[in-house]
Amino acid sequence: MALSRQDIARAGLRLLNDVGLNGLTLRLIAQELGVKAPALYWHLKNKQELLDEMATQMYRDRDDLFDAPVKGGDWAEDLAARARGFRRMMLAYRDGAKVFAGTFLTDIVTPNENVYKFLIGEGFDPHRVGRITFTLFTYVIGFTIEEQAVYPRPGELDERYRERVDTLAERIDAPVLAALTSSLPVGDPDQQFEDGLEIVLTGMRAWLTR
Amino acid sequence: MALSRQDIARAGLRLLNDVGLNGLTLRLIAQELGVKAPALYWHLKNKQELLDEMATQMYRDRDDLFDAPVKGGDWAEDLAARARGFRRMMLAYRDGAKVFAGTFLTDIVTPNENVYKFLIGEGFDPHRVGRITFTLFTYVIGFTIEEQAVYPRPGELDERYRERVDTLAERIDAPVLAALTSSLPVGDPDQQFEDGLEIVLTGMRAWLTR
DNA sequence: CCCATCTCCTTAACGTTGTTAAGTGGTGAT
DNA sequence: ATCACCACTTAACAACGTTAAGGAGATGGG
Repeated sequence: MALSRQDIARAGLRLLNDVGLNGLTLRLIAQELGVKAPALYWHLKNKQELLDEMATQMYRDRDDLFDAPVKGGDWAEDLAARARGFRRMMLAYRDGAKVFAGTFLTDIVTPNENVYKFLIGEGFDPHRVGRITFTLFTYVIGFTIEEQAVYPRPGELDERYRERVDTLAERIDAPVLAALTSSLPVGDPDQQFEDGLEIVLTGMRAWLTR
Repeated sequence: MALSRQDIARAGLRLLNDVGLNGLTLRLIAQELGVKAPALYWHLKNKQELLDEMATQMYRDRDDLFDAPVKGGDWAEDLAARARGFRRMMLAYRDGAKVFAGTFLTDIVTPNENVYKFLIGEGFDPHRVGRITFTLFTYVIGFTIEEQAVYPRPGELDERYRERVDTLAERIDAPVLAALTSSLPVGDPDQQFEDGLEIVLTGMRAWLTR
């Protein structure tokens, strides 16, 4: 049976956790698929197209993100749930946020179409609806990129951050140091994400209903 | 005169606008410095260290980000100004946000030390101070990464986005389409950034003073 | 003044990478 | 039986990051 773009993308995602983005080569993916590297060029124009396809596939596999919000529910809480799912999606793969950030999704427009419809149906200004979702989206991307920089794999803290915080502890007063460590996702990333999420959501509520 | 790490980093940044992150090779940087590629390994352990140094240098060149907030001023507006400066810093280089995101700053701890001191001096909880600055920081990173994906160079829109929006225009109702285009930084990125900034700042004020 | 040492760079080379060119076997239609 | 098309292979390329070995020039102690 012939390969499909989705087969290739899935193989890439499967390997990502083992080798990371830097170690992900076309030859390795080809091997995983029982095929030689140039075969991939029958299906893809170049490696960038593979990365685009991988990002798209990440999205496709999380079909909960495409669901329509439940009528009568709290729309902000619905958006929060999507933001959590979006972060989980990226965290599921090593360098997931880097793969995702700035890639061009090949055939998915946006998983948010149903969200837009719902919020517009609630009477909100379409323009503002777009803005708040983009703001939320960028927050999650930014957070997760930094998170995965500090924790290349879940639970595995990059040593350099620990060392640096230790070095700083000698030079800086305790309160400033507390602020500083709270400004890296080093302690409790989940809680840190929730705090930022609450901040953004609060601003969104105010800005949307204004 | 012998090279320094900063010379190399600056040469890298200078070339970035011409060739982009993918085109940035050690041989090219060496050539720019009138030197052969292996010479760089006297100063750097590997290419990642070069990228770290470049990100650090970007920061160093924007010394306004290190200033202490003016006493008696509006701290939120001060943070907003820093956020704008931070975005400008990354926009000043092609792929600037990608270079910056997730790299390990070599010798700069944080340009925010003075901000922490100030806000703590104002009586805010150090822990919460750290959280709000990190949230703001991640928003700016996420936004700028997406912005530079859509506009690889300032003002130069990646064609694919325009095509996609055109395709969608045929399928989707006007209001939903309006939300969708407002959820990409395609129209007026500066204004879009300001909107998101306002959203985050509003949430920050509420969350910090709570 | 000389020799040794250290600094900073060069030349040469290695294995790997993304990518292209050309060819090959199999399948299905005419 | 032949043709054409699909989906791959084999072979090769230039370019990349990186390492090993060596060499010119300054520095400094005896």
